[in-house]
Amino acid sequence: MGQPKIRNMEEFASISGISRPTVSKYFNDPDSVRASTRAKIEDALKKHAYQPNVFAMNQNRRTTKNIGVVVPNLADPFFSEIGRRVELACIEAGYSPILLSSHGSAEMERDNLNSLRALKPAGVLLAPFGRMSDKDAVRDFDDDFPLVLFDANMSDVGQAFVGTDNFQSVDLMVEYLCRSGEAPCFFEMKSPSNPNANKRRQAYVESMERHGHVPCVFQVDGEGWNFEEIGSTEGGRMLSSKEFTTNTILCSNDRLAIGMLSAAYSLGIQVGHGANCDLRIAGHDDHPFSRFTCPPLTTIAQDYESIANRAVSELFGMLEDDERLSDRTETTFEGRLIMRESA
Amino acid sequence: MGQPKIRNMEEFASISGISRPTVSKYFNDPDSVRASTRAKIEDALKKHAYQPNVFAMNQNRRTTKNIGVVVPNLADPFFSEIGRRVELACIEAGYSPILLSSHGSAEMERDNLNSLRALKPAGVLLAPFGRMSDKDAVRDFDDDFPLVLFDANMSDVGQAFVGTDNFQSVDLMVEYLCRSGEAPCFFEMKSPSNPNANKRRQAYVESMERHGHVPCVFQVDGEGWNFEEIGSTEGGRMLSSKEFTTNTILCSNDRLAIGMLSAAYSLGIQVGHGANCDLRIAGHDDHPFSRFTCPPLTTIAQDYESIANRAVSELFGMLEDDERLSDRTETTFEGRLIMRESA
DNA sequence: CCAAGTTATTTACGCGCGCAAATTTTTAAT
DNA sequence: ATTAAAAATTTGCGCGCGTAAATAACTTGG
Repeated sequence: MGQPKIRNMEEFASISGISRPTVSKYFNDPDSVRASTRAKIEDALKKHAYQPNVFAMNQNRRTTKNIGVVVPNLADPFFSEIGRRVELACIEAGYSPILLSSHGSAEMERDNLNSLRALKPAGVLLAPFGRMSDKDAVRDFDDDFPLVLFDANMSDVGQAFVGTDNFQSVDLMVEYLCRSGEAPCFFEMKSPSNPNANKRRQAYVESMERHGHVPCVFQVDGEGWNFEEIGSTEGGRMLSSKEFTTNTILCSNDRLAIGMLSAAYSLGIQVGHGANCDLRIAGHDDHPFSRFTCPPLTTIAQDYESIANRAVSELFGMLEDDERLSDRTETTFEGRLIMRESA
Repeated sequence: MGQPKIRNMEEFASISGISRPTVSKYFNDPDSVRASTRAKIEDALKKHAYQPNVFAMNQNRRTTKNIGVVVPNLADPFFSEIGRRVELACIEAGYSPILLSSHGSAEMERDNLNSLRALKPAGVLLAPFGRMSDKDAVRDFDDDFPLVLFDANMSDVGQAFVGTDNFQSVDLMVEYLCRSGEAPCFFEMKSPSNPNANKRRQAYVESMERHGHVPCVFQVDGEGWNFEEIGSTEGGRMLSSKEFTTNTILCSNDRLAIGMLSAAYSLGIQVGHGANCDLRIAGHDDHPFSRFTCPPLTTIAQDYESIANRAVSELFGMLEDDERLSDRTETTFEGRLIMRESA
């Protein structure tokens, strides 16, 4: 790191003994220049630690190296975890991820997409709200930028979707529960905006029928993202009034289950698969906290790593192919059954 | 929104009947132009929905409207929550926050600060790791940009610090615990990198002595950010071998407490302040999940809102005053005691 | 050693705006 | 109405780089 700081690419080019346009080419793709000149540039780089001005770079580029990553709510550990992995995968590929949370609001999802426009992103990875999303806004965005959806699907939007195979994962759970005790009922919010919730209910129903049981779905009121709260108050209410028809409850997601476990505890209901237990509760997602609930929660682990990596590679695939010749692809990964004490 | 899209400020200026430099001035500060011309511009804005090119704007500006927000780990709900509030406060003030998580790694904290340099931020809000932080890197950054620390303090770094008054909050908890049962011992990790942890221990010791009790600190091994895991395994080990000298444990933070609650549950230890309870456990931070632990966790609520708002206003204060004439300020907010069932 | 192909350089232009100084217009005060 | 102050405009320059076309230098194989 030499003291005399380089002010612009012109200066750096003359120092490294290479012309400026060639240096420019190098920064856009190091492999696009001859090995000997690449060495020269990198030598100079070690001595002077120059890096091109981001703003000037992006001003005249058709497309930048920015990748937008939009998730519904970073306060939800699921999204903070998958967001993290997506971020790292982008950095690894030489891109600049910009992680935006919509903070649980579909309007902010739309705002986030609009702000991203100003950054001329090379592409965007979006975990949409689903039904709540401003579909027109998402579709418009899809028209203007390479877009890959993950976690939640929206029909005919985005060049690809990557998520979890809810039918496989729920079936796995239903089969386990049926095999090890009473057949489960299904507990969820009344009007889930998340498409995964709908798929999970549907998967539950089909799986139950396939196993020769009568499906039984309980839906409770509740708005917003306070799933634990809803699971606790509504689930608790139903527990105390003994509305559940079986001793086994499959919750649509872990956060509902966590709330319900809390309610069961305060009601003195013994939860677990043990002999002296009254109730079994299972969830879905392998929330980071599900290991530490009382009792620890039996659940389905989504394959975060694969989902994140595939979503990123799908996006980069279409960036290289330039044209959108390929059809829309949908990729789902299997969930793993995580057996703990709660069911 | 007229169909003929505006390509640049020149075009937009001629349409609105105002000169380009004036329009430029408007976008930098709408209040800096006459009301009549402001009206003209905003009329034209409604019809044509032009917005200036971000990259061109920032290229020649001495300082941009970007605000860097760096937190140690977005996977920790505390930081995702306070990060969210800081973000919103910045947007409200007309700035563009850029939220970066260091994913639990001090190297990435340094990398994040370095990437921020390229964005010429008007200022940066940093929740540092503390002891683990690359102090030189932070200090260098402090020399080059307006910097406000929050959550964790570092001596003589940043123009301001905003956080929680651990001495007040811990004293509040110690007093409550002493008043309502046995005096607490203190449970924490052996080498906490977070400066708050050290203050809390110190505050515990002082508070105990003030109340005429002998302080008793238990420190356990453990690295990284898996606090629940550490609380569960190490805390559980100590519980089962009956190493604790009192029936009341004050954990350095909620995440440790959550882990310990999980361990206590699996050991069949009845936690709570009730008559038939064996153990009281208290935490600190009012983690979003502490309401749903079994039993619900008695803890200290940090004043997220005030901390976030003050941190932002401290930063904007120094942005306006231009020069750093004012001395370094340290602001702490009081914690609130949240009494639940665990203690 | 020469021709063909590849890679680098030169040249030249423009992106969209910030910014400063000089000039004009508007507003406020006397 | 006159004058001073404030606001807007004009003029003009430059930021740091992308990009394209023409040219020059270099590689490779026969």
